[in-house]
Amino acid sequence: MTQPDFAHRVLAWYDRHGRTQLPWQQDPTPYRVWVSEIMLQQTQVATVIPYYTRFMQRFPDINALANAPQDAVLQHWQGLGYYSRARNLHRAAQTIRDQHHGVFPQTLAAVEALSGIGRSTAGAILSLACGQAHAILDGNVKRVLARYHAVAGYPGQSAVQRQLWQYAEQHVPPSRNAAYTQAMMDMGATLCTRRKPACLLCPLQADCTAAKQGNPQDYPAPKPKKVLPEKQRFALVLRNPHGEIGLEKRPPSGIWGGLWSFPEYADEQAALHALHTDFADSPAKQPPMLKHLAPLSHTFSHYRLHLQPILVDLHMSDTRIMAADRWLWYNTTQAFSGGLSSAAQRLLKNLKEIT
DNA sequence: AACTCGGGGAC
DNA sequence: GTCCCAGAGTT
Repeated sequence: MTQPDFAHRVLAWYDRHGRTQLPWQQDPTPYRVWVSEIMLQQTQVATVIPYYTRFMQRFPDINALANAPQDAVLQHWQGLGYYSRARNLHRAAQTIRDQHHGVFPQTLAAVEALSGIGRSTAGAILSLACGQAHAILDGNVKRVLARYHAVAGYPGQSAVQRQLWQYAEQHVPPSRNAAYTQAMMDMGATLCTRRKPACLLCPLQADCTAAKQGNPQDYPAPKPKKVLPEKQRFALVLRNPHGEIGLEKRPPSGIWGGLWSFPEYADEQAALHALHTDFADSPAKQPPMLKHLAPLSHTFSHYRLHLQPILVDLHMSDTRIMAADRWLWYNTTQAFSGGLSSAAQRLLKNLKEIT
């Protein structure tokens, strides 16, 4: 589809289905559009409307906002969250008062220079309020474009972001830009929704790559799970001549708090040191038998644990294992009465299989 | 309980 | 440049 066709279809859809009754669309001055855009960055339209109405009553123009105490501004933001945006809004109003004679600037660069306004919000304000031909790239537009062009990858990645901006610029029509900008946001909000997009009602459906592939819901790619930190730990699996296994009660807080598990160490050296000092008698005369067992991996919400178990066959059961409430010898032929860490459960199971 | 949203700030 | 965060709503 040629460039004008894309915008023409979007505009034709807007003329029939676009939103025209939103409060900031009545008398869309840069100030009114600006405030709405900042509120809409964090909150959906239905929630924003009452806040917007109250805000505009209290701060009807840039100077009213600039001259208000910050407390009053924050008070009118109470419940919207992201209070730094209210502070930025307030600061930008003062910048406009002090550096632009109280008149909202009309160039993209000057608007972008204001606190809390980036490339997309600047484009939106100048498009919606002034009819200038700028692209925007908010969450709604990202979704529409990522699907239409089947842009793979998470939009947080700079390369993906760059590609989306390029498409956004490419489709910008030379005229009716305000309607086009509003239409793209409306399409993203009402048709091209994150889940269950209404492709059958979409004016772009016939040429939308993702729709043609049948997988619009796969775009844009979700934020990648952050790579969890990996922790390597060593555990002593102590076995006495009766075949009983030494278990340690973990501290009440932290991972597996209060559960029984194998004594665990940051590295092998610490494990062996503990073995000699805490558990084995006369290591020099009769060193215990050591054997590395298959390592275990366990994923927690905030890290991945790789546990290297070291099986230790002690020559005597009377080790220096002390403090009965924190230590015990477990007879593995019996059911264990108490909480076992998942690591201990798996290790005991593995142990049964190899013996 | 996980995911989302544009811009700012730390690095 | 890149990563992480804010915070309430939505799913």
